[in-house]
Amino acid sequence: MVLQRIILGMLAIAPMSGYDLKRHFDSTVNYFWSADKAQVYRTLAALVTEGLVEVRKVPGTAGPDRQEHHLTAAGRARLHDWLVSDLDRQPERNAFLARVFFAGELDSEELTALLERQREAARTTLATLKAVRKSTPEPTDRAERLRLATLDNGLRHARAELAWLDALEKELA
Amino acid sequence: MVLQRIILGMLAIAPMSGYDLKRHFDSTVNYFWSADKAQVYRTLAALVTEGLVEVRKVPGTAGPDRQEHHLTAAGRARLHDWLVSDLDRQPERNAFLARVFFAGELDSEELTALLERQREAARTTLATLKAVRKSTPEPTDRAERLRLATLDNGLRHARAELAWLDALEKELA
DNA sequence: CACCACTAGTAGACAAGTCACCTAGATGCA
DNA sequence: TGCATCTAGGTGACTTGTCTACTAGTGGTG
Repeated sequence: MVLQRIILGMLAIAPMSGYDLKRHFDSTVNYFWSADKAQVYRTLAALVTEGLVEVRKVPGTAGPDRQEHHLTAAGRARLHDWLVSDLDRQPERNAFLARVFFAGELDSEELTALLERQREAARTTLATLKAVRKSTPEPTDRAERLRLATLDNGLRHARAELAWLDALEKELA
Repeated sequence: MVLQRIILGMLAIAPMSGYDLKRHFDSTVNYFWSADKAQVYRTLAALVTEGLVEVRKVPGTAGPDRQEHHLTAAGRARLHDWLVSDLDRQPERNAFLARVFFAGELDSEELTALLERQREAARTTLATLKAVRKSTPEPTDRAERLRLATLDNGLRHARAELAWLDALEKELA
């Protein structure tokens, strides 16, 4: 599945421990993928038994020993296969839109509150992404430009969401 | 979880069989939620044991008997609770952005092909949503306006995706 | 009349993801 | 010295979601 490929991708950028990976899932790639700790470690184990990843024990700098995971040639090939394969069409899942779809059950104040909470969420996303982009150094190669581009994608969708909320509230007024 | 609430919401609009629900998941609400047949039937069963939904056997018009599921008062209350509760913050999951993030592994042609496939997908979504909106009659009350608004949300995001692709391709050129 | 498509519902196995809990080393601080 | 916190790596139980296959009634077509 996708999580496996993402882990291969992260290890292609740099060797990492499960702990490192988890931190990346909670920060850098968080706006397009997240993963539970347990799942990360189990997926890593599966990748090792598949021979796509190799482990090297290294002494911990501040704490216990780390199990540094390195991508093997087979792992890099598998990553490439995924990148050029047909798009994984994942089912659209938007719980907020589901609420709006059934929001006829709500009175005006409740509806306004619902939309307002979504506006807040979108504003927060927008602010977070803007902050991340500002703190990111100018990209020097294509790989970095592409990673930055995923941020811009998030920004555009956040703005689209806010614009939609504006239009909807105007329409309902 | 969310699927339960969505089913409650659909039954609030009209009583339905599991089969009807599945068809709705494959058509009307498909652009923001989907569900497996097995999951629909099992969730319905759980809702019945919870007393949120009642079953009435009705003779099938064209085929076997149907089990028409009706929302109970408790079910409607549960639906309302969900609609006014804090937003279910679901983890962002975008497999395509994940690919772009790691697309430094690709050569120029492969990258172009990846972006082109996404453009195709976005264009298809846009066309589908436009078609649905055209075939939908003008909303007469607020509930209908809200259901239509979820379509507009999809349209805006599809357009945002296309605009982002344009900008990215220009930047990479 | 055999077959197919559509309607309607069910069961089992499995994959993916979440939650709670656990061990253990290193560091800092009260 | 005790305790909290961060680093590091797990395990087990559970929920959610997917895939495959099955029964069975109805209606149409070759």
